[in-house]
Amino acid sequence: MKEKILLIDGHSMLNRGFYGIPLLTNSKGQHTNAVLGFLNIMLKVISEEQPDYITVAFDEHAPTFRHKMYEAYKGTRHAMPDELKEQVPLIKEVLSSMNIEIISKPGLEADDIIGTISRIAMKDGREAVILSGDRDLLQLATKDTVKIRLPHTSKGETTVDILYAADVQEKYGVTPEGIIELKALMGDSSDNIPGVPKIGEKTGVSLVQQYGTIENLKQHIPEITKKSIKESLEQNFELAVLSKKLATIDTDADIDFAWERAKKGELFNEKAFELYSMLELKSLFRYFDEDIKSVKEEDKKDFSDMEDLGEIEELFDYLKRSKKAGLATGEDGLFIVTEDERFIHITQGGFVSPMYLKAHVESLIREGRGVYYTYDIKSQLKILDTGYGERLRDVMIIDYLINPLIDDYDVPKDTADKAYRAYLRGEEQFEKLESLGMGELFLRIEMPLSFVLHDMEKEGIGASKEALVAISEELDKDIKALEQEIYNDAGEKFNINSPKQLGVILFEKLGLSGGKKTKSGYSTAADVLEKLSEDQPVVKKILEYRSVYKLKNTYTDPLADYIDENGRIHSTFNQTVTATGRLSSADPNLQNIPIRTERGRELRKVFIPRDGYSFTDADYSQIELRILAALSGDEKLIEAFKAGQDIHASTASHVFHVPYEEVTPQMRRNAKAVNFGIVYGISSFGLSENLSISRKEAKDYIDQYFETFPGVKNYLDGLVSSAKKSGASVTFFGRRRPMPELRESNFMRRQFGERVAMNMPVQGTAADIMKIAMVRVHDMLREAGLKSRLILQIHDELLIETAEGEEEAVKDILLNGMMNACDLAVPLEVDVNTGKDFYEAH
DNA sequence: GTTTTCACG
DNA sequence: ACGTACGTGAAAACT
Repeated sequence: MKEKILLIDGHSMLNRGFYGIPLLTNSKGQHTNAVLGFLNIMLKVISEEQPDYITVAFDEHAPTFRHKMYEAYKGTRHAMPDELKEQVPLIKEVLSSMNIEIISKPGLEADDIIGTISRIAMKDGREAVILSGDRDLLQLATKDTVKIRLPHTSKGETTVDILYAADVQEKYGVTPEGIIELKALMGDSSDNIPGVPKIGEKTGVSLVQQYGTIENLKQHIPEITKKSIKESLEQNFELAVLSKKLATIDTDADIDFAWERAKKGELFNEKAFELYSMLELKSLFRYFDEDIKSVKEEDKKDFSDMEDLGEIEELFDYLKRSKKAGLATGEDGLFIVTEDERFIHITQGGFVSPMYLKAHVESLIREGRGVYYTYDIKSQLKILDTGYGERLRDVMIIDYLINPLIDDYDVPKDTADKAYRAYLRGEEQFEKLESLGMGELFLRIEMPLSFVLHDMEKEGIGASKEALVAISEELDKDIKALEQEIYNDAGEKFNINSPKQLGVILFEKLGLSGGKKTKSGYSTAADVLEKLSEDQPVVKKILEYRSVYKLKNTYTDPLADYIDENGRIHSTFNQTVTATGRLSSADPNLQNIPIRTERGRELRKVFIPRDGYSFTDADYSQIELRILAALSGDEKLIEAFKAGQDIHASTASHVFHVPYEEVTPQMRRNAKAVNFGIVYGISSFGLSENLSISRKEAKDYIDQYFETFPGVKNYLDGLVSSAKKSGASVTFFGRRRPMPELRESNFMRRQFGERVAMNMPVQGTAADIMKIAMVRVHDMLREAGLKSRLILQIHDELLIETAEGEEEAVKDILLNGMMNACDLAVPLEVDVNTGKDFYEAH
C-alpha cells in the first residue's frame, strides 16, 4: 500500500467554516466558528483517509503574485472580516499543537504549494489527498494518485465528496486540465478571476468540450454561432488569457518541503487538548483519550479537606485579610481557593453546620477587605442562602456583561471548578469589565439583583391545582369537539398539529390559495390563516383548536406539575440570557402567561396569594417610548409625555395632521404600530406587513413620523453610526451589546444589525431601569420591616404578594421605587393595581 | 438538533 | 435580488 499525504487548503477551509457556521464565541469573547468548522472537516477526513503525512498550506498576507496581477487589472480585493481575521492565528496555533506541518511563502498561494507538493508526491510514489472548499483545485486531480476532497452541505448534512479525474469529468463535464480553461472563460468571482463577460458555466463547458483549450478556441471564434458570445470573445479575449494565467496552479513552485516534517505525529495530545478547551470546542473533545482529558482536571482539583474548627476559623480570618479569593458552594460542600494558592474543601457536618457556614461566608462577603469571586452565585444561594454582600463578584455575570451574546456561560462543571475558575479569571475579567465602562452597572445593579432574584425564586407564587385541573378538563372537552369538527370538514383524520399535514389539507385538498412561505412548504401561521378565515369555517376552527390546545398543553397541564408541596410555583429568573439585558423566566416561564384573549386571561385566576395576603401589581406605562423621548431629547415627544397625553393618539394627531381630539381608533391603531416600529428599529417592510398596507404607504407613515419628531430621527441615525464605529450598542447605563452583524457582508444581516442597534439602547435601558427599581423595592420592603415580598417581574411589571394591612405601604414603595429609579427628562409613570388573584391585579 | 408555531413584554 | 419588524421560552413535529 502506498503512503499518503493529506494536503489542506488552509484559508479556503477556514472560510468555509466561517460562513458555514453562525458566528460563535467562547466565554472570553473569541470567535471560534471558523476554527471549529475547519477542524470538524479536517478530523473527519483524517479519520476517513488515515494519511501518513499532513500539510496545511496558507496564503501569505502579503498580496501574492497572482492577486497582484488581478489587482493591477481591477484594483480590488475582498477584505476579510475581523471576526475571521482573528481566527487565522488561532487555527495555526491549534495545528502546530497537533504537530501538523504548516507551509506558507510570500508570493505563493496555497494552491501553488498544494499543487507542487502533490506533484512531488506523485514523483515519489505516494498518494495525495487534497482537502479544499475551492473548485479551483480540481485541476490537480489525476486518474488514481491525486484525489480532491470537496466538502459540501445539503440539508444540514456535511459530506466530503471524493473526486478523481474521472469524477471531475463526470460531474463538471470537463477534465481536470479543462477546469483551467473553463475558469479562463467563466471566471470565478470568489477567487477574483474575471473571465469573459456573457460566458457562464453552461457556455463555458460546451466551449471547452468542443475546443479543448482557449488557444485552440481562439482559432475558431468565427465558427461560433451565438452572436453575443462570439462578439464577447472577440472583444475580450485578452481577459480569457489573463484569467487562464490566474487560474493555473503552479505545480513547480520553489517551496521548502520535506517528507520528514510532514509526517503525521500525535494529533490528540495534551497541548492540543489545552487549546481545544481554551477555545471551548466541546464537540471535538470526543477525539481525545480519557486520560488526556483528565490530566488537566487533576491539575487543579487538588482540593484538600479541612475539618478542624480552629483551622477553619483561621482560614476565614485569613480570607478576610486577603486581597482576593475564589469561593463556590455546592451540594458537595464549600470550595475555596486562597490568595496563597491553597485549595480547600469544607464539608458540613458536626460543628460545621449550615448555619455556621452561612454566618462565616456572609460575614466574609460583607466585611472582608478583599474581593471574593464566584461563579453563578444565584444557583449557589439555593444551598447556602447568604444575604447580599458587596465584596462578592460573580464571574458568570461579568462574562455575560462583557459579551451577552454567548449561549451558555456554564463552563465550570463542578463546584471545585467554579471556585478555581472564578479565582483564576475574576480579577482580569473585572478589569476588562471596568475598561468597558460597566463596573458600576455590575456592582450597583447586577450583583445586588442576583440576591433579589434568588429571593423571588425561593418565594415562588401560589397556584391552585384544583383550578388548573378543572380548566384542563374543560379545555380537553373543547379540543375533542373541535378535532371532530375539523376532521369532518376536512373529510379525513389527520394531525392538526403538523403544519406539514395541515398545509396539504388546506392548500391542496381544500384548494385554498395560500402560497408557500416557509422553507419546507406552506405557512400555516395564524396571520396567514386569518387572512383566509373569512368565509372558511374550517380555518376558524383550526385557529381556535390551536389556541385551546396551546392553553392546555403549554400552560394548564405543565403548570400543575410545577406546584410544590406548599402549593407554590418557583420559576427561574435567568440573569445571563438575553442580548439586551432583560431577564428571562423559565421552568416554568411565568413571563408569558396569557392575557390578550379573555379565555387565556382566565388562567391568571389560578395564581393566588397565600392566606392573609393579596396581590399588588405595578407596571411602567410606555417605558420604552419614554426612554426614547428622554434619550433622543426630541422636544415634541417629551412635551407629549409631560402633558400626560395618550402617546399613540398624540402620535396619530401629529403624523396624520388632525387635532388630538379628532383622532379615530383606526388612526390610533396605525400610530401605535408606527411607535412599535420605531422601537424595533423601523423598516417600511415590517410596518407594511404588520398593518397590511403597501410598502409605499408604510414609508409615508415613517417619513411623516420622522418629520414630526426630527430629534428621534437624529437619535436613531446616531445610534447606528456609533454602533458601526464602536462595534457595539450601548444603553444609558453602559450595558453593551457587541454588534458583529454590522460588519458582515451579507446585506440582510447587516440590516438586521442596524435595527438591533436602534432597539438595544431602548429595550436595554428599560431593562436597566427595571433592575434598579427591583433592587430598590426589594430593599425598601425589608427596611420597612414588611412581610410583603416581590415575587414576579414581567419586563415592565412587578408583582408583590402583600400582607394584610401593608397595602398602602407596598403601593408607596412600588411607586417610589419604580418612578424614582432614575431621573430622566421625561417622568416615569407607574400604574398600580390590587387584586385577590393575578387576573384581578393586572 | 432544527423548524414551526405561539404565548408574553 | 436579497427577505426582515425587537426580545424571550416551550411544545410538537420533523429530519
